[in-house]
Amino acid sequence: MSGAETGRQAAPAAARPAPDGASAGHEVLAVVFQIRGDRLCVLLWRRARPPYEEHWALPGGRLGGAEGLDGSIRRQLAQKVDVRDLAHLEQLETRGDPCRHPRGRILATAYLGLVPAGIDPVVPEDTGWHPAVDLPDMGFDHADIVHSGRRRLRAKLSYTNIGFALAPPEFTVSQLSRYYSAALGHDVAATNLRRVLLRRGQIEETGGSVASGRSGGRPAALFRFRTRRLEITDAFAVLRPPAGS
Amino acid sequence: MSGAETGRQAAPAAARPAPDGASAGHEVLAVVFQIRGDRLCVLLWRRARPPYEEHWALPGGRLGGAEGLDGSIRRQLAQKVDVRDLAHLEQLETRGDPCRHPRGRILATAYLGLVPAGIDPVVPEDTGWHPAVDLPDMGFDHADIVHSGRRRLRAKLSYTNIGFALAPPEFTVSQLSRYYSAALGHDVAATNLRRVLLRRGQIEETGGSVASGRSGGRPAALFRFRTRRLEITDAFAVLRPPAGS
DNA sequence: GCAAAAGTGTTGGTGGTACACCCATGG
DNA sequence: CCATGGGTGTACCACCAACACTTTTGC
Repeated sequence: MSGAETGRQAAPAAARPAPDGASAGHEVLAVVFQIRGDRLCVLLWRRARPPYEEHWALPGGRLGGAEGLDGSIRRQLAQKVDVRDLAHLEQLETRGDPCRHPRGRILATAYLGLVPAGIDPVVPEDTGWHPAVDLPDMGFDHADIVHSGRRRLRAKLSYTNIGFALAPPEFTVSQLSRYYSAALGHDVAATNLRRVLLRRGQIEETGGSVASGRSGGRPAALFRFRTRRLEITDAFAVLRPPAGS
Repeated sequence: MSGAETGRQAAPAAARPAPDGASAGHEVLAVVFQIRGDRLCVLLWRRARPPYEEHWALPGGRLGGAEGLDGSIRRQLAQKVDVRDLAHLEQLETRGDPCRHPRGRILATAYLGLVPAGIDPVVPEDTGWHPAVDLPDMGFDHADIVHSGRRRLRAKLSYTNIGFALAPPEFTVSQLSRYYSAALGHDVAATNLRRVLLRRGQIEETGGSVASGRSGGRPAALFRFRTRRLEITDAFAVLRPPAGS
């Protein structure tokens, strides 16, 4: 391996970086979110040794020699924190600041992963869920990466059906509105959320319903997402192609 | 400047760090777009040797040991293709398929760069602009990456002010509508584009105007973008916070 | 005056929030 | 029958596409 096709270079002197100290290492990280108790939480583990001893960090690790980036983060989440129930996974960004890791030059490609509400994966002792709005002390640039993940999730909730990855297979509209509230960080009225998602064809009634609680109230209808694959449901409001095309 | 690619020399043991055989190399690429002659074009260079001899490729190259990703692609564009007038640059995606490069495992982080219309950077002999809708034979996964870039640009034209990076400092609305048409791939009516961008506060009149051509017509007013930094001008139509907050 | 290109006014549709109101259930 | 929560109907508004119309120029 390690062919090293150097691309082209103009100014020999400058272009010839250090004896190719180039990428000495590459790691893959994941921002894994789940709604727990009406709050958006992220999965973190606590570092037991330096650097950043006692700080919290994103799950992930070194990229293996023969695996792709997606495969690598899936493997590491399964092996290290026993998370196998990702309903959605997408690449977030790659950080390459030479100083981001005190041990030397390590690039990191971060992913956004979503676990549906309601399930409770068994995670190791040193691993836990933390509210995304109230992060503990975190090492490296990981807190920044969590914020990127939140922004991405917020945006996609608005124009895709990504809600399927936050909600369990069946849910009532009022439950769903709580998931949206938690992820978006502001109130979402159930009454309108129902109409928006129905109009867009994102959700449909299952036919079932849920008995009312002891305090009464009309039984709630159950819904499900029509598909569990990411789709863009709201092409941008503006600048779409003219009708006749 | 910068002629052909100078010898590739297999990176010595230096590139051999990762204990687990992890990342042997990392390159940085750029999809640089410019509107030329009412078409969206991308900057490519023609490979003189294998792999993919005679095919076209995205500009870029190995990441230097002491530079960040952004810095690296800026440096390489400046040195290798003499492009220094990027009005916008953002990270696109990172590809890590172990087989994407026949010479071995090389990760690639791709950027999207935009050069305003009207300027004509001097580029090397083997480098040229190609219509993005009619790409020549391209090596590696570079054609895919160009498509990612187009999708990203199209989306951002709809909800940000990224048009500032396609247009020259001053322009008429009808010119601007041609830039938008080229980048979006469909007609954009000048009459409505003007209103949309004015309402959103993206553009403003400079006061100047352009004399009409020999065929007559009312002189066109000149406009400029109010800012040349990326801003989201159209928060998603849906699911915004309630009014009272 | 006539053609050409820029710019304005207006209409109609879509898709959203807000809020009043009706429905089904438990006590 | 009342409180509680689910569900529907409707008013209103922002935003945009389409198109007719007006303005300003060259010839």
